[in-house]
Amino acid sequence: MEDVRAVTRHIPPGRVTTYGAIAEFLTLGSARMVGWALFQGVSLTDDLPAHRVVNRRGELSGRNHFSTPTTMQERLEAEGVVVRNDRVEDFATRFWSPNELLNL
DNA sequence: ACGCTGACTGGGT
DNA sequence: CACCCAGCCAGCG
Repeated sequence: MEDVRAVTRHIPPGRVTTYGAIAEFLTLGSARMVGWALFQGVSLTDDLPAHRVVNRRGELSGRNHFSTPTTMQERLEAEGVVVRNDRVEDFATRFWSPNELLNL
């Protein structure tokens, strides 16, 4: 679960990744665990950029777990990410894979 | 122990 | 792109 937080903190501003990508990168059993870990992490710290983690379709499925249901979208747009109808526009190009970490 | 639920996903339609 | 379905696994009543 610390791993999930670590990876999440490495997501570049203006980019997003998916639960599944993180789950696969950390070889967790399922993507649900990532959401669970983030929920725990956010409750504890709050300095976690969890708003950069969305589901496979680029939807802000976790917005209801933030202080307000609009926090996630606002943080994303503050970084230049266009969100329309609870979905990240241009998701394919905005997507960032944790594997990029191995490439640096 | 059991069944439900959920920040999920891949595959098929 | 949207919907449905079957796996997925930890937490909770």
